[in-house]
Amino acid sequence: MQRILITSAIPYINGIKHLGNLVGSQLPADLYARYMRARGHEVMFICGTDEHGTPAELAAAAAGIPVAQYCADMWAKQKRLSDRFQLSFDKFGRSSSPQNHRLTQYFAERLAENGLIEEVVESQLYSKADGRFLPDRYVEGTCPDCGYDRARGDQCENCTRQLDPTDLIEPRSAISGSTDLEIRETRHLYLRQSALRERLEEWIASKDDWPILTTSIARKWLHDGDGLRDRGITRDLEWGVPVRRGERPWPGMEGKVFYVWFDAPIEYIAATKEWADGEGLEDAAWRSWWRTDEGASDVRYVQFMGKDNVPFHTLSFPATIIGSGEPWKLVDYIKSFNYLNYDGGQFSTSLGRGIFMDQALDILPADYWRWWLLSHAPENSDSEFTWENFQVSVNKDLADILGNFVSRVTKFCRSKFGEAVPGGGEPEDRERALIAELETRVAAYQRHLEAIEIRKAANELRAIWAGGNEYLQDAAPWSVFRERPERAAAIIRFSLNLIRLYAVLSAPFIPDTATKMMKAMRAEDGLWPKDIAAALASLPPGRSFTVPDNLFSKISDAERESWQKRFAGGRE
RNA sequence: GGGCCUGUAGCUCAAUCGGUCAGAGCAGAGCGCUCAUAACGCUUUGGUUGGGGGUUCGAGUCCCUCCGGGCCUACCA
Repeated sequence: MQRILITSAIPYINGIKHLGNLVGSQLPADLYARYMRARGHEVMFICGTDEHGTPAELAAAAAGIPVAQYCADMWAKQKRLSDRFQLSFDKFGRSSSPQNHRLTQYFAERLAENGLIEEVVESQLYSKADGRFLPDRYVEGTCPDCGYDRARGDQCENCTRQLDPTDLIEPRSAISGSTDLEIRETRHLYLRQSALRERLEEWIASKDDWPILTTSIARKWLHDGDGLRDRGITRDLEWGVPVRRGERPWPGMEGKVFYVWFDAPIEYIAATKEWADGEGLEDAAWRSWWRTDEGASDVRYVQFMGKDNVPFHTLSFPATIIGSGEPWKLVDYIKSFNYLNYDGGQFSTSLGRGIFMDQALDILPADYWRWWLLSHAPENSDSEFTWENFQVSVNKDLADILGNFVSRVTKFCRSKFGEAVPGGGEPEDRERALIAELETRVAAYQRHLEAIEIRKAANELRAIWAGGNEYLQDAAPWSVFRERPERAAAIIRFSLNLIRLYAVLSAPFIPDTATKMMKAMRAEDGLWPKDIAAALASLPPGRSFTVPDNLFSKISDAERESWQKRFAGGRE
């Protein structure tokens, strides 16, 4: 048995996440967590919300409620949706938690003591009307190059030129439109990542088994220009972790908070403490996952994230960990994902284009989405959701291959032998052949899941399901029954056992359906099969079962078309 | 501008270190079956691997170049 620590990138607090966000980190992380638990490993699976920063403050202001209240409400919504998607987090924490405040301040203190924090006075645009400093992209104006009048302070979207806010002609606040802007000096803390460059480079170089997407992004940042740059880790905001040096105030930093990207990854650790506190456990319980000197030396730590998160997880967060000078656990493997696009374009939260987690569950149960998203996970390049593709996958894989197999076996048994596992007959060559095939396939399935090759695992699982139909077609119990009813009984007993086996193997992908299948078979033993032959003899003759309702409904053309229209843009 | 990823059958994707005839699923065609959600099974059509050039006994894979798609580029997160 191994101890496996799994974190999914924590979604930003604003709004309901779309399916692209879901498949980019939380869902594959859940698949891996469920699989590893099923194999008997001890798993700690952590996620939460990333609550700080300018967008949260603005959204709360727009909604006319205090930002703390706004975040609490949004956290509850996101938590509820995670639960409904069966994301099996051990803790869905909050980066605004007191635990994270203390840990963030603690790490900052450690970094300062190790000479890795520098105070820098910089000039930034300040908006008097908004009463806040404006990040570059919150400044709008006319592009000096192309004359586009809605260029942002970081880049002109029209001509793609990189800009400085001061380049803009007639700059204005993107928040209020106010042109009453001035340049003010402000003092900030910088993390001296440049001082850690060699250690980070060496560490990244040692990770030769990481996805190329992960390491290439890290290397780019390490080598770009003069190499890894120092990074500001504080902001002039109200909402966030107040800048303190551990327990003590930090002179000159009054009224400032840490930058979200400094405190958000620390929340992985803090959420584990939130879990321990919630369970009434001692600190040793969470520290044994994170401190290699307190029990975490045997922990394997795997992170899941979208590609936009990679620099922070390969460089900034490790810089915090390494720079602390303490034996905190560094990540062992980073699985990163490309983007899922929606029907020829990007998912867009602002335009309401695409499908959001709440809407998805309004029209179909979680397993439909889990199966499609995981079997099409954007592992090697951006991938695309289309309704046609979704319809085909659901109807073919779930309804025809798996659902129909369960249906034909249970209904045939009910009509010929009644609703109990029939006795009589013995396994013959046909059964032994399927067992041999399954041994090969299950081994491949396990290999793919262990390597976090999600689409390959899904393909293998589909082939395992299809094997049941091939077997049944070939064994043809409906013909055999007339002459040799005991042989038909053996075939059906074997097939009922296949249903149970499929439930166990499929549970990481489609947990709700797996539970239905187990219940229908009245099977309690959900342990991962060690021996396929034994697993296929586990339902004893005489054990009653129920014929379940169809496991999956097909998506009709009419439904597909109406959903296609409904989600084309303009979220209601 | 710079960096990275990507282009394989109508569609979605495979193909270890460069090594048999580039493979699956879906869609299409044909046959079979009748237990089942008009479901299942078997057979089968379909590819100048984006274009061009090069290295090699051998290239989807390596190199150059052109064309297309995407991402990142450090003060959104």
